[in-house]
Order: sequence, then C-alpha cells, then structure tokens
Amino acid sequence: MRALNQEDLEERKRKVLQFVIHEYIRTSNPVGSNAISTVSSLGLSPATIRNVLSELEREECITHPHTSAGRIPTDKGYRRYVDSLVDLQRLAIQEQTRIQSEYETRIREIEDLLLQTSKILSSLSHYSGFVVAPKWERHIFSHMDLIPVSSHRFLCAMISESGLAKHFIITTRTELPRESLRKIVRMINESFHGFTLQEVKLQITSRLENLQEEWKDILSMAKEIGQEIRRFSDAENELYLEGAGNILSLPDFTNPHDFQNLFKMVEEKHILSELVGSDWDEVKTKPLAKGTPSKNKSRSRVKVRIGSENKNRALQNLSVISSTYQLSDKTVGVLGIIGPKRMEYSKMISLVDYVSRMMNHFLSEFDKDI
Amino acid sequence: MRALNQEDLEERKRKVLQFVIHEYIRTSNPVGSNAISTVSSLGLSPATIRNVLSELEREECITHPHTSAGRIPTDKGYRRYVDSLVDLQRLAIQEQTRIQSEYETRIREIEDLLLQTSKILSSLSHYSGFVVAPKWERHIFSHMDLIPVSSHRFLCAMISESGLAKHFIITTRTELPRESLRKIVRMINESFHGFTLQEVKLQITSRLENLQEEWKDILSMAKEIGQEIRRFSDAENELYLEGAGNILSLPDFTNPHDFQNLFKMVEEKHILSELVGSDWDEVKTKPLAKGTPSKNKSRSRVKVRIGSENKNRALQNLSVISSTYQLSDKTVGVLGIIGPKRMEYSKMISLVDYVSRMMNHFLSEFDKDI
DNA sequence: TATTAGCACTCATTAGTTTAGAGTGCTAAT
DNA sequence: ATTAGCACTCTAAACTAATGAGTGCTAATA
Repeated sequence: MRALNQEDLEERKRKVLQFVIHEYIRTSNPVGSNAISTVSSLGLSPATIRNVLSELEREECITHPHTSAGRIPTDKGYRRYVDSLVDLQRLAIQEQTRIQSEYETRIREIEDLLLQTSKILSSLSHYSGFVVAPKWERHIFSHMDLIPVSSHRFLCAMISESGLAKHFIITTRTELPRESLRKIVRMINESFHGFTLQEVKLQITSRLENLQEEWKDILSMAKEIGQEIRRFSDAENELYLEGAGNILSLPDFTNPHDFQNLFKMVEEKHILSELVGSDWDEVKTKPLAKGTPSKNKSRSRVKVRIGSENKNRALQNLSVISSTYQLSDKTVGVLGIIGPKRMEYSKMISLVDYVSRMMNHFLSEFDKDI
Repeated sequence: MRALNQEDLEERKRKVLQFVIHEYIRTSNPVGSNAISTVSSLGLSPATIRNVLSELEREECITHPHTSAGRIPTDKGYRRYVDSLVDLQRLAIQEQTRIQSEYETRIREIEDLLLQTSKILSSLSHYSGFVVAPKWERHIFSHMDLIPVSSHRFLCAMISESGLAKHFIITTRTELPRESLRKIVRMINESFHGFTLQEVKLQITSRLENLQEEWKDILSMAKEIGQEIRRFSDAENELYLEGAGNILSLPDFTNPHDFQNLFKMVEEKHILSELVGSDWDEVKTKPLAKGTPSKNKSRSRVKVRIGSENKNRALQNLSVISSTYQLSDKTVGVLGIIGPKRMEYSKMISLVDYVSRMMNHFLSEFDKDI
C-alpha cells in the first residue's frame, strides 16, 4: 500500500466532512463512523473513519451530542462546507421555469414585485423568504406634490426619477392657504430636482430657513412641512417576509424558546431589516462554480450566514442566505431566505442567486418603462 | 336544617361554577371538591360539593381531563359564566389613568391612533390586542386627485369627508395628457361629491361609460382609471395586531399545533379580519352591571366569543373579546383582545369597553378637527 | 331529606430499574 | 497506515412500583 502524503489526508478529511454534512442534512440524525464506512464510497473501515472524525472534531468542525451518538456539524463545519465543499450548481431548469411562471401574475408596482418575490423565495425553498424594499434614500428626487385633505392636513407625494413613489399624510399646526402651498411646492420642486432623496432629507429644513427674506409670511409653515417630510424619510425600510411558519414545522425546532424568538422576529420585522443592513456595505461575493458560468455577466453576490454568525439572537439556530439587488446600477435592497442551519446550501444558494437576477431583470424593465 | 327549595339549589350550583372558574383561572389547575369545600365559604363538605359538581358535569358546564383530576370549565361553562356570573366592574382608576397616559404620545393620524390602541390593548391585557381599521366604504367621498408619477402611472388620492385618506398608485395602458387628466378628475369630483365611497366604487365604471358623447377621445383612459379605483376600493380592511407573542408564553399553550395556527393567523391577518366581520351586523350588547352606569350614555357593545364559538380554527382554544367603534355616528370598525379561554373576563371586558369608548372619543375629535 | 363520613377504585405522575444498541476510543495485530 | 477486537459510555425505551389526588357510591346521620 502506497504511502499517503499530507494532501491525500486533507482530501479524505474534506470528503468525510462533506459526507457527514450531506447525510445529516438528509436525515437530521447524527452520523456514525459505521454509516460513513458502509454508505460512502471511500472504502475505509469504520475504525479509520473514526480517526478522521476525531481529527475533524479537534478542528471544531463537528461534535457529538453525547458519547454514544454520531457526529453533527458545528457552525464552523458548515462554514467550511459552504466556503469550499459545497458543489454550486445552476438551478434546475424545471425550477427556473417554475419561478418564471410564478412571476407571470400581473405585477403593476414595485411593491407587487417585492411581495411576489418574497413569496417565490418562500415557496421554492420551503423556508422563509424575505425582501427588504429599495432603500429610499438612494433614489433621485424628481418631484413632489401636496394635496389638501383638510385645513391642517395634506397628502404629500414624493416621486423619484426611477418612478418610486412614497406618500404620507402630514399635519401642520398652522393653516395653509392654497396659494402659499403652491409656492412652497414649486420651490421644493425647483431646488431639489436632481438631488438624491437623502440630500433632500438632510437639507430640506435648512434650505427652507434660508429663504427668509422673500418668504417671511409662510416661513413657519414651510418649516413645518420640511420637518414632516424629514420625519417620513427617516422611516425604516419596509420588509416583506413570507413563510415564517414553514420554519416552525421543521424537525429541528422543538425548543419553545426558539418559537418565541421567531415570533418576535415576525412581529417586529425591523429586527431583520437591521440585520441585513450590513449587506449594503460589505459584500462578499461568492462566484458560482467554474464550468457553469452564469448567463448574466454580473457576479453573484450571495452571502451566507450560519447560526452564530448572525448577530441577532432570534437567528442563532438559523441560517440566512441573502443577495442584493440593483436599480439603475445602484444596490438598493436585499433579499434572501431564512432556514435551518441544516439545509441544502447548494440548492438554496442557487435559488437566491437566480431570484436576485430575476429581480434585477424586472427592476430594469420598470426603469425603462419610465 | 331547613329544606332547600329549587332556587337555593340553583344558587348553590351557580356559586360552585363560579368558584371553579375563578380558581381555574387563577391557578390553571383542575379544581377538586376538596379545594372548593375548604377554600370557598359555602360551608359544605367535599361529598356535597361532589354531588353539585357531577350535576354541573351532566349539564356540560365542566369536565375532568381524567378520572383522578379535578374539574375544568367547558366552553359552555365559560359562556354561562360570562352571561350571568361574571361581576362586571368599571375599570380600576389606576388602569384608566394608565390608558390615558399611553394615549398621550403624539397621535397625528387615524393610523397612529389605531396602532396605539392595539398596543394599549395588548400591553394592558398582557394578551394580544387588535384593531380593524375603519371600513372605507362607509365614508362619504369628498374629493380625489391624480398626481403623475410617470407617463403611465399616477398617484391617486381619495379623501373622505371625515378626513380619511386613501392613496395608491394606478397604472394605465394608454398615455394621459395633463389636460385630459384634469378633466377626468374634475368630472369625478363633481359627480360623486356627497356619495358614499361604496357608491363611488360601484358606480364609477358605469358613470364614466355614460359620458360617451362628449368624452369620446378620453373615454378609454377614464375607464381604465375607473377600473383601477374600483380595484383598490376592494382591498380588505387593514388590521392592527399586537402582542401575539404574549399568547405563546402562556402555560395554556403547549401543543405545537396551536403554535402553528397562531403563526398562520399573524402572517395572514385577513383571517382575523374576516372573523370579526360579523360584528358589524349582529351586535349583541352586554350592558355593564347595574349600579355602575358608565359616564358616557352610549351602551357598551362588548362581545365575547369563547373557544369553539369562534368559527376560525386558529381560535378554537382562544377567546376573543371585541367591541365596535364609531365615526360620525356610524360603526366603522372593531377592536378587542385575543387571549386564552382561561382569562379574567371581568377585567378584560371592562378593558375593551373602556378602550373602545376612548377610541370613540378620539375619533370624534378627529372629526371635529376637519 | 339533605348532608356527610367512609371506602374502594381509577388513573396520572414520578421515580427507579433494566435492557438493548449505537457509537466511541484505545490497543494490538496486520 | 489500516483495521479487527473489545471494553466502555451513554441514550432511549420499556417495564415496574409507589404515591396521591380525586372520584363515585353507599350507608350512616342530623
């Protein structure tokens, strides 16, 4: 028997870890040395496997719940698996067509698209799907208008160049004659055309103050309006979250404490919204496997967070697979799925990747449509 | 010992049932004959109590989970209790002030009021609070406007006389020049002023069609707009639901199946929205106990549904206490709490009653404000 | 005649015991 | 370097026994 060098040993270790993870994902039971020896095609005896396993355990990639149980992957093990062991594949054609057909319901608004996407993510993963709505502040201001509702209340509509519309009711303490209203609206529209909405938000109050001279009479009203616009621009990103119930029915979830955490997350969606916030800044790309280049030239931006890698307590026993989406070449939002750590990463990464590409596709159509 | 007549026996039965329910609510454990004999002030031996209990059991007001357990109330038992045994009281002053202080956060819009109310209901009951938003269709149409977003898209704002505003984006296939747009808006505003929004919804398409002669050029566009308005008027009532997580942590909830049902309810709020729909039509009033007349002259409209009295499956193990609220003297919405069957009905009924009065109070202020 | 004491009976709960089997780690043989 | 062999550990399941809370019935009682 020829001597094995270091590389071969590493290779074997990798294969064993991969097998453990695959088997654990499949059966949800700890995997023993016997099973690996018999079922895998490594051709090694249980005893040898045991040596490999104890080494993997020393490296904290696996543990066992108790002495007489098989091994299960740790978060670190999953991480290693996702980083280098998972075989990334293109999504099956059959699933691609399924997704495309799901998108065929009439989508009029961006909101419809976001909702439908989160539903698709949920129903194809059988886990929970989410979409964080486009980040309002990144858009370019086009125009706004105020419609009187009553003497002190107005419906304020703000439209971005990409066609996103935000609307909310504002209330003023002072009464506003129609003429002044029109003047204020015209002024805002003229001075902010072409600015980002973040700039509008930050500068609206100060701008309105600078016009003191000629606007003395309606200054205080303009100020009030500015404040209200600011207030609504600060609102957190909207989040679409579907299929959270799916996670409950998983065999991995038995602890009632986990239930409560999950519940909290659904009730206070902003928890999750904050959580994925970091995706905007630091985006670690995970290219698809060689030999399967994507149709679209752009790189996949799928990110995986496993269990304790999530900062949020409610997600300590879950994994989040997310990607970003763009509008007019700017990253404006995040979408993805939330599922058990014990999930088919290969398939799920492909799914999220594919759906995020579809989102980009549809969003660019919206963009063209303007 | 003097002979007891039928009435005295009935009275005793009532007292025993009341004691069982109170004790069960307090401890969440089945109540035995011994406990009743010792703790209650009836002065009867366990054996006598047992006779009463078995009679109550024959009447299906109580059961026991197994032979050697004490008694617990059935839905029928709770019903009897709520109908005639519960001591209705005014809410404690301390709680009244707590509620009033909770309402002191700045409430600008009806939406704020609804959200805040559902939070109050949740936090004071320690269960789940809900408010079904005002029924749009019952309001009187005041005016509407269309703001162009892009060539094919408009922000449509509809304002009711009571100041409720509804706004949504509509998309048309054909392009609309500004002039035609203004014409259509003027026409709608003139012809529907004073109508209910339901009438607007039902008649808008047919009205637009009747104007054929003079409007030939913009008829198809007007039609499209009419259809879109119709579509958005059909949208279901919005629902505010807070504190559903509170229910999970109750000792009454152990069955994972119940968890799932509850989850479903939170995810698909319209389930609940449908559920309380019946409150608009058939309202069974439950006046407060004599001797404690309410400050406000109007009758309390609190309704209690216990366990299986709820049609919805998700609520089979829960009780719903609800009341309606008015705007301009019309019943436009429902609010209440959802909790375990095993809850302090007296307190909760008072709470819902009081909060619904507060809602009416604030809403009438909104109304005046217009 | 209504009430109650007495008693046999039921059944959930808990603890204790045993057994089976899955899986490990170590050692010595190959 | 690999593996067979074996003692060891620990869980899960199944069985047993003891406890005790609560009932329903009957006969005695005020």
